[in-house]
Amino acid sequence: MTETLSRRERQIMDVLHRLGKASAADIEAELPDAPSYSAVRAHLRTLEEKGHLRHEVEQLRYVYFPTVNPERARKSAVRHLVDTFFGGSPADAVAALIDPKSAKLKKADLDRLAQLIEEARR
Amino acid sequence: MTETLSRRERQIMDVLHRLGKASAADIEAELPDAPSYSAVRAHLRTLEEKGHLRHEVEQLRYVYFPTVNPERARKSAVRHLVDTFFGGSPADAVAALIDPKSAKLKKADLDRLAQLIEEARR
DNA sequence: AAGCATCTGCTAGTTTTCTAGCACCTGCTG
DNA sequence: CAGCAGGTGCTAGAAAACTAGCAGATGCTT
Repeated sequence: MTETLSRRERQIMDVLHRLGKASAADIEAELPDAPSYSAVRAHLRTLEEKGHLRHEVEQLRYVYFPTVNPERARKSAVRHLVDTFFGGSPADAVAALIDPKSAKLKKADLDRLAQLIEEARR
Repeated sequence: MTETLSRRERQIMDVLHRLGKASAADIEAELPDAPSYSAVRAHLRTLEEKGHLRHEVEQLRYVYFPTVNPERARKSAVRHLVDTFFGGSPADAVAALIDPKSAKLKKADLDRLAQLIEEARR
């Protein structure tokens, strides 16, 4: 599996991670600066060749989804973000996420998080 | 400022965000699959042209750093991650970060976070 | 069956990214 | 001062990414 993705390929994989699975048309619709349908299909094919995604036939069309375990991909992305922007400190990242100035967390969310932290303390 | 970065350019910007500032040699050393020094310099020049970074002369060499406010860049990266991998829910992202199975947060960290959440509740 | 809509495989061409290496400059050292 | 070490600007070429559009298949409608 080739490690490095091009800009477009990265975008496509992001969409796929967001949606879970999607057809070529779905992906085209989600892409930031929409390229041609044809181009999207070509990228999907090379991504499949590289092993980043695969497809199944679903009602006559191809539906694509990432090969890697979603949780695994998530972890890797999180780690990269934490390393790049938070000096490797997950705690700092959390602090930024719950900062009332940026994200508005609902009371229910805060309750839940408080409880999770409580559990982690043991 | 051109929005889309190439793979290498993205890598370089990531290194720069991580280090704060760096010389061309520093960056080359940090880059995953080290390209030539010359190539790195060329990328730095185009990135500067595009407005993503600038340089100052420091003891005879160029030292580069991102133009955008670090905090701003961080926020944008966090939002993107949350959108792609956590369905737009910061709370879910936090939950993943404090999950004892992945990150090992120190007691002091947990205390601090508990307090932040407490404050956010009001 | 013929026409239409929608999908896929593929190929060829353009554009962008990526790279190496040359020419030049500056400070340092023998 | 001659030579070296380490820095920069620049250019041309290779490599990769990106794209358009054709040909063929399939199902649906008239």
